[in-house]
Amino acid sequence: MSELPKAYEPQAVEKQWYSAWQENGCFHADTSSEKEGYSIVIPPPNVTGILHLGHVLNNTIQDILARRARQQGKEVLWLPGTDHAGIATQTKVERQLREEEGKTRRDVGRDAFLDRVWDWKEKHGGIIIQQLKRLGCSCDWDRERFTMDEDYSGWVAKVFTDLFNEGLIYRGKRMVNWCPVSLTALSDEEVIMKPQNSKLYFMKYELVDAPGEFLEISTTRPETLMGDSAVAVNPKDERFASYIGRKVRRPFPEAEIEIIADDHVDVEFGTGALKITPAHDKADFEIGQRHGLEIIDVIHADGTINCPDCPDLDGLDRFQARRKAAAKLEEMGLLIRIEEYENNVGYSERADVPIEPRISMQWFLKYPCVKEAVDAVADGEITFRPARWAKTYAHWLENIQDWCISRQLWWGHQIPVWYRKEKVDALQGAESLDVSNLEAGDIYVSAEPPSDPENWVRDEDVMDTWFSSWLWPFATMNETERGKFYPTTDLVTGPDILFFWVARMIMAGYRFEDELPFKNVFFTSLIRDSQGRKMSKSLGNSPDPIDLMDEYGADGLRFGLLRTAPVGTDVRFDEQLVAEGRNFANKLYNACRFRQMSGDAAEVSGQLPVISRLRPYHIDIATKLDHLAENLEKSYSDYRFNDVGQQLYDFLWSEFCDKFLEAVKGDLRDTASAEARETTLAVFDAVMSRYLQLLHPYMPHITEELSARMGYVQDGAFLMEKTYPSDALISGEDAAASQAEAIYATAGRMRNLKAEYNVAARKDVKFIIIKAEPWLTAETDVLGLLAGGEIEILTAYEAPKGTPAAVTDVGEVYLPLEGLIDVEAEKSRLDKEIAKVASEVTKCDAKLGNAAFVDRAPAELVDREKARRDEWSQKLGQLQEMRASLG
RNA sequence: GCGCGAUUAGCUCAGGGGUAGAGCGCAUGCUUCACACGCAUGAUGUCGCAGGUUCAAAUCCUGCAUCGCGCACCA
Repeated sequence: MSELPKAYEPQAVEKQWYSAWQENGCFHADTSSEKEGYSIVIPPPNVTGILHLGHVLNNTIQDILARRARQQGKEVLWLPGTDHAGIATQTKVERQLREEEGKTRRDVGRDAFLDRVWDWKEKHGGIIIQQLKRLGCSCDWDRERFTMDEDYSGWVAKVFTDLFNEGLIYRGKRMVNWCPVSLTALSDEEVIMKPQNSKLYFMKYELVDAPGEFLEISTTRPETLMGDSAVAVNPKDERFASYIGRKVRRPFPEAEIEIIADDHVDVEFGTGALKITPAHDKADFEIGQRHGLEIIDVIHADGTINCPDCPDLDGLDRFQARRKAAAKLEEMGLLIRIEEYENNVGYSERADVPIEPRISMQWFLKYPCVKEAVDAVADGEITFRPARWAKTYAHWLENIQDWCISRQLWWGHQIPVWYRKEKVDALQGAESLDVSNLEAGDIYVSAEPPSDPENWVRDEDVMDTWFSSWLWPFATMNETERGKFYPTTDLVTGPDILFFWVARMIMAGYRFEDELPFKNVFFTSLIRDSQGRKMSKSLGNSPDPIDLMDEYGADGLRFGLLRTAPVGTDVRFDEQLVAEGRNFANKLYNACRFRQMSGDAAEVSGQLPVISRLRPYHIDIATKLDHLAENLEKSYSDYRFNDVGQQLYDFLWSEFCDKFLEAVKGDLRDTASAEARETTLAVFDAVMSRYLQLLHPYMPHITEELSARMGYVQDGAFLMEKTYPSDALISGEDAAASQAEAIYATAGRMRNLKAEYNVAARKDVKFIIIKAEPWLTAETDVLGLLAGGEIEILTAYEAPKGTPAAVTDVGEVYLPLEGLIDVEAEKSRLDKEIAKVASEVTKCDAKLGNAAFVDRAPAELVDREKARRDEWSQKLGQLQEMRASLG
């Protein structure tokens, strides 16, 4: 046992223990272990990512689960890794290339560009991993994976091939969500609807067969007018019945387009007439399909206008073109008016620009094992917490759309499809190659490249990053590892990726491993700032967790965040929480420092001394420690991490320090007997050594540090590897424990008295207790809790008139104060107290006088009410007696 | 539009048919020999609104309001 430094300095301590754990293989999972397996796969952060508070919350929870599982004697695998994050990573490297060399990726070419991304990944990619280590995450770093590792890539290609052969993956020309900045298709999940303050343009098209007569149309997108191939009205709309089948004149480029009838058109909206642009709107596309309309593409991939017939618009950005088109209409006298209008516009999640619906050739997946995935959660084979997410999950799966899995990027898993060279050459590129029309010999789909590569051209696209992520729970493991650790036990993730990731993993698990990928899913809260706003870079309201750890320690950050993180609702983050975590660590540290300053125990056995040597305080704290362990068990089983944190906090601060330590302080003074000292130290050690274990998952570093310094863990051993004892520390001593409670309550009343008479700071006051409980023998018992003074226990006492007094759980307490006694003040104080107690008695009486209550409420409840009434009225009697003695 | 949350002390949040809780903040007093990242004491609430069920509702039910989220969308 070495001496503790004066103040707790987490930074050095945390670093040192983390290294020690790593060097000693504490995080390593042994596949040949006899122990029961427990596993978590980390939600792989983007390889380009840096740690934010969401990661802190999420990974701390995983670490807590992992460390607790180890304490329960399980063999734990927490499998870490990172995600290649296609668009995000490629964008970063492209930006660097542009800024430093003024080049685009096409300037350097595909292979050279990919080399640069790999270089970039090697150089900057590990930041978040280092940050997770700083946080104390007990991941098995020997097994760190990356979604573009060779083995992992093999899985991705194999899965693609299997699903292709099964007919679930197909290529086709479809309306997709196109990001004009990233220049790639996106899945529906990557589109975020945002309300916009837009304008609704009312314009008119002239009827071809009736010059001077117009059809009024409303639109938010006049810039797509050149792509209109019809105007639609609702067939039930009487206003337009006579228009159907006639033609109107599209103003530019001038053309005659038909007025068609389609149910899709909302009679109520705008003018009731809808311009149809099949190339640039999903609904219009469908209408176009129904009516066999021409598809006129007037927008380039980058969002600029593609319309050589309108030179003044051609090449303009789509938003510039919108204003220009409106101006043109106005010039032509065809613009009626413009209204302010709020609508929802889909934005690219990554580039944060409006999506352009665009027809292009893409690969799609019809999801496998949808039914199994729905059933797994519905039947409770997979448990969601909070459970309500199950509904959202089921709803999504029941309305599931095919997944656009191809991306027009370079960084990612390239589609393992090759086309016969002649076919591609004939079409001048594979882009428009219709796979469904290819002969079997003209397409090659395999995880292995063709043996005669010179005859083939590979599909240029890569797959959506999530098409690799969805394999994460099993593609990260080899066969032996899967044997021991698959399916995994818990998955901890944010509800924002329920569709992106969780649902897809479940389907992939069933399809490729014939089994669910995890048994429990815990959805973490979303962290907001103290004003309830989302954390975002642009708002600058997202504190850097590393700064917080520098200031408060990783343990402080973990504990502060977890203690108040509610389950199922958003968390409002305030740095004050982290400060509280740091303060808590300091409190714990000082409690241990205090004990250490009081000398060594003969031997740290972790066991309590024999019962006969224990005083109520000892028994009480040991009992409470056992209760704490039980209650934590309950809270953990419900994944109520905030509850666990709060209980750990209350035990140490309120029960252990405020009550127990204050009560037994006297035992540790030089004046105390050797036996008293030894007993108290032994109790301290027995309780604290277990408490440190209970706290360990939340504050791994400080608990490991203190356990070592206090001698609770032998040299060379680690707290994190110790199994929590299965036996209780103490049992069947509830009576003694409640005596301690009574004394604490009494001491509280006595402090009240001192405070009320402004003698709180004085140490020379003397209390007198009469009618004491028979077990209250040692009058010094209460003293430590009073910070000085003297106590005398008498069987009878004639208090001077006006002596401050109170009725407590152990008897009547008097505070004789020479020269301070004011009879009138005491009378009024007692009157106030009497009124309070009397009102309690009245309340009880009223309740007991209510026949309905007595007859119908459970007997147990009525008895409790009676006991309460008796207690209060006894108190009332005593108080009235005291009051009477004052005259 | 459909669905899901939230609404409790000044703030952040627990709780949950039977005496309203914590931390912070606030007020007052403490350089008490572990800790001022501390100790003690104290003040503070029509538990969003309106109905209903019940002996009893902050808690359960039904509406409503406000805030937030998800899904679907009318150009």
